[in-house]
Amino acid sequence: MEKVRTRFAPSPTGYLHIGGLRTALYGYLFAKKQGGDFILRIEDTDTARYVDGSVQIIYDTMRDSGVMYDEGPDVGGNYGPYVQSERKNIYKEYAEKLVELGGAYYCFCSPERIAGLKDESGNVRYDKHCLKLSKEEIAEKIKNGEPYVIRQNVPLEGTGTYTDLVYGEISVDYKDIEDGILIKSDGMPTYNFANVVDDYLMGITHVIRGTEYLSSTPKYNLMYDAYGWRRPVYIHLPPIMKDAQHKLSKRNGDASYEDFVKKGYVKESIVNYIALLGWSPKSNVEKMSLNDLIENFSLDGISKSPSIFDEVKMKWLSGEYIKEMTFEEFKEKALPFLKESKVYGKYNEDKLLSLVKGRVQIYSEIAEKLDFLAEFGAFDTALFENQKQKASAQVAKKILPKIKEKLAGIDAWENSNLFSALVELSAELDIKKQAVLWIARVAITGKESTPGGATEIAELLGKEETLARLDFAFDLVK
RNA sequence: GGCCCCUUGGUCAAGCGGUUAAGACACCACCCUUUCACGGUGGUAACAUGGGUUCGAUUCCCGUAGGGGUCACCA
Repeated sequence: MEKVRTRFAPSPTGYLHIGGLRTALYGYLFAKKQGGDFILRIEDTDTARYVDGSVQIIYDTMRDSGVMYDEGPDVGGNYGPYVQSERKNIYKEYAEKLVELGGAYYCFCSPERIAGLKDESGNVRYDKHCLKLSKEEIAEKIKNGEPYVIRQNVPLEGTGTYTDLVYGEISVDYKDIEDGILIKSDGMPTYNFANVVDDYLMGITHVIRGTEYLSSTPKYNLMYDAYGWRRPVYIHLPPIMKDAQHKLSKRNGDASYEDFVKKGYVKESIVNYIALLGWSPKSNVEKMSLNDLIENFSLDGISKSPSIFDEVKMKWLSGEYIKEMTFEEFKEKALPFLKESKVYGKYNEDKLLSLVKGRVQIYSEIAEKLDFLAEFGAFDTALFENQKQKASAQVAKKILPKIKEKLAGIDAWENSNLFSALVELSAELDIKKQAVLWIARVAITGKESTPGGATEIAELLGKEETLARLDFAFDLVK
């Protein structure tokens, strides 16, 4: 059987957004599942939109996320060059060939004349004016240096039909397709042309891209047919939305892959999550490595309707990855984030990280969970209120001095000793131990929730600091 | 507006003529518990709408509504 070849063909206009990465991912998964090749091609035919540095971002993002290509500009391959601007001559040659085949023609119309072709709804539709030109007239005009474009010659009648592997049979009447420009007046091809020529020349068997091309695909097929090339198999993908109305895009300030990495998401969870947007596996398993995804990927799991990006669920997935990490792995990834915390350097970092592992979903939550160790001040005494544990500010006022007294007598300052001392105290006072511990913990942290219990934190803070904080808290409730 | 496509809980989604309409996130309750979290158990919550076809429609067909895409010398 013929080897499957898929491609991802972004244009270097700034960054690689989440939707683009998912398109790449599906192309990668599909190819790898079939033992095929995945190709990266840079579509930079629009020189005006080119953004410096964006090609590098594409390389970096794909490598970093694991969606790695077998062929591409920076890795080579037998079908290069993989950058469209370096293929200009190829397009010219094929465009001329298409003209000979009757699938395209030279057009010398001025932008002004074309603007005058507007219909009642303001849409411009070219009238095949230059199709009538004779060979001689064309040669003459070209010789005179008149600017021209090459347009596709779309039939006035008939219907283009193809079968998309996700959306099924799609039909578009040719009368609804205009004679689009294939070669611009600067000699560069448009996407509409370059994509067809390159996919053919690069041996692409399956074209995987967004639904924005669903209804323009018949015009590409017209070209394949004119050349006598076999059409590729089409797989169009539903969009990823920010909300029901808007697509996810950087223009709206939506985060990209690299932004999420910076925000502290576990990388694998980002890829895992976007794989699940628009596709679902046969089983109910959701946490999947890249290899799991390859193994489970299949086209019939792709949905037709758009899906809304839910950062909350991605965060949950990220948390799942953190839970399953070894401590060493977690430490390596988390350390840069811990360093941004106010507590960094003040306590044993292993101690801090073990406290926090299993309690955070993304690395950036580490700092906020730990800051109370370094920052302590006035807090709302309502925090002492806990109906279930029968704790309150009143009770706190009563027992805080006793807690301090009890703890002040301890020299071997470690969790278990502190704990038994407080349990002992609760018995003496005839108060639930949970209440004593709750009050002690709130008193020395000023927070409703902390990554650890009262005595655990007290041990970390040390005797002096703990007693000082107890005094401070007592002043607060007095 | 023309054309193409889509429509199951708040979100992601199973389903592909007969189901108590899965599962996950989120949310709520309870249990566990040295707080929080974790974990466990349970719960609230959905087939856009109107017609057909059929013994029977979430599932098939048509209309309506809503949404997306596309109509560039952008991809």
